[in-house]
Amino acid sequence: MSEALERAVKEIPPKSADLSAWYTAACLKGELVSYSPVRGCVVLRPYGFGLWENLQRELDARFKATGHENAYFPLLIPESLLVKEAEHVEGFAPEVAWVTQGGSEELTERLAIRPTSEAIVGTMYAQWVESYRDLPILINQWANVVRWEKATRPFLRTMEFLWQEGHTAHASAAQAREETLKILDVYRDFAENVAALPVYFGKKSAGERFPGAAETFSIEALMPDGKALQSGTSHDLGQNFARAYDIKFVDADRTIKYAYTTSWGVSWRMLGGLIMAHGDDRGLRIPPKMAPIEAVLIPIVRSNDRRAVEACTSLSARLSDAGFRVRVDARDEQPGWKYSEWDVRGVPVRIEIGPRDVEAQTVVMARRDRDKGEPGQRESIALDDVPTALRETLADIQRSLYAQAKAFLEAHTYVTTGRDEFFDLCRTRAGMVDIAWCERAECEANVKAATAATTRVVRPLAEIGLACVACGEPAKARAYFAQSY
RNA sequence: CGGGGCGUGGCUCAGCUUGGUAGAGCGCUUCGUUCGGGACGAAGAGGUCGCACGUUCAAAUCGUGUCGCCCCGACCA
Repeated sequence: MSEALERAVKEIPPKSADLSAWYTAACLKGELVSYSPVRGCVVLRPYGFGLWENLQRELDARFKATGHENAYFPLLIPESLLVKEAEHVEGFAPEVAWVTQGGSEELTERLAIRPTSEAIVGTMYAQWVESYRDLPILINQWANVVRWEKATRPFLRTMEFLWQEGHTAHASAAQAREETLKILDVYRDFAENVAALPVYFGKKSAGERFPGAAETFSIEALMPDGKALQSGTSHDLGQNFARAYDIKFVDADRTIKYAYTTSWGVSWRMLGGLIMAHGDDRGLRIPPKMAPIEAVLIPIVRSNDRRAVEACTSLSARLSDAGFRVRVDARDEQPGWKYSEWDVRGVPVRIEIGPRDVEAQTVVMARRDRDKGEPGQRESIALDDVPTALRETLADIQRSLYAQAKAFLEAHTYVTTGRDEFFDLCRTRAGMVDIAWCERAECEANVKAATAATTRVVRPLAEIGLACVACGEPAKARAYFAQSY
């Protein structure tokens, strides 16, 4: 390795040595985000926003396909509205930012910058709903929210973040529960099939529940350091918010009822999960379906021969027409320099065209998911075959990244019946620890105090008569325990 | 919010102990030669040392405060 390359590579510390340092460097060097002058707030740069746009496109299509529409509600929420649901306000109080002044005037009522929008949405739904015929309301909003966080990291936890929040209202508990689970499955599908993140999914314990919810469900991914990342949540709010915000309707049986509402969200935190799960020592590895640039075309020119630039430009046009997201990198830099830079940025496929290729009507296609020198990492293919080969290669990279993450999740999931082993696994961040559990808040608190791990999701118990692995009381469910982000 | 670390050209850092008015490498600009895994030559530009106050004839350097970033913990959906 040349001296210059060694130096460049050191800009990103090895992922295995220090995941935190690697993660921050990968986000910054990959040009996804920049720190801003505002504490805890990052600038999402064009490449990072491209990732977000792909998340939006894929999720939005799934929301539309399940009958939802987009709308937009105000950023500012009057305090009097926010405080209507007691548990909700109590849960969010420590992290709400307030507007207390407009221009030079002190406000008579302070305005919360939304930490989430149940309050304002609920208030509006109360106005819109009169009859069971007005239900369900199925609305999603793409928005920013602010939560006054004490410690922040790009994507994983920022004071202001982008997300989508769905808010629905239904005429029956069954319909609300069905909606909650339907969205959970949309999230699972997106995480696994688009972000290439295998997840565990299920109900949250009472202690991990969204403030004010009747039941919370989530998808949980596993990061390389053995910590879980809650990547999407879907809440069955029961009638709690309908009561607080007075969302009532006359049902078919002519009685007045409170609606059943749900809310659900995925934020740019999912991008953090994708970055951490798939990246390697060279930097990012973006799953093709999420990649702002699926393939970068790099011409190799000679001072007396610039035909490669032409070849790249015309191939790029063909690929764009065929629906691929491609870019030509014709900057005046060494090819090797460009390879490294696009490696850092995680572009799934690189297409090199040099004078030899121009003569032979071929290209060299290199894939980011394999290491340098690994079989199939870099292959020469006929120019005419590029669209087909690219489509297949992208699909294969998508599969391969998912398979690697899936193998990691499975290798770091432990089913145990031994109390000591359970505590050790939790304490050492071994991964997802699957036990029969009593579902008692006190038990979860004890485990947390001893190991820093909490339940991630809880599923029904198949067998009967089991004891809780953590405390010995009768088990009522199976639960994955892990430390979490 | 507690413990620890760090803020010096765009980046990585040296200089601080023992105050004397700022350096290196990379990057950047221009021109030329190059180009199949981070090229080379020549000539240039760029920093009131995070910010504020204090001590001093004199502060990147000493003191206090403050803002921000990183790590660990607590808290957090």
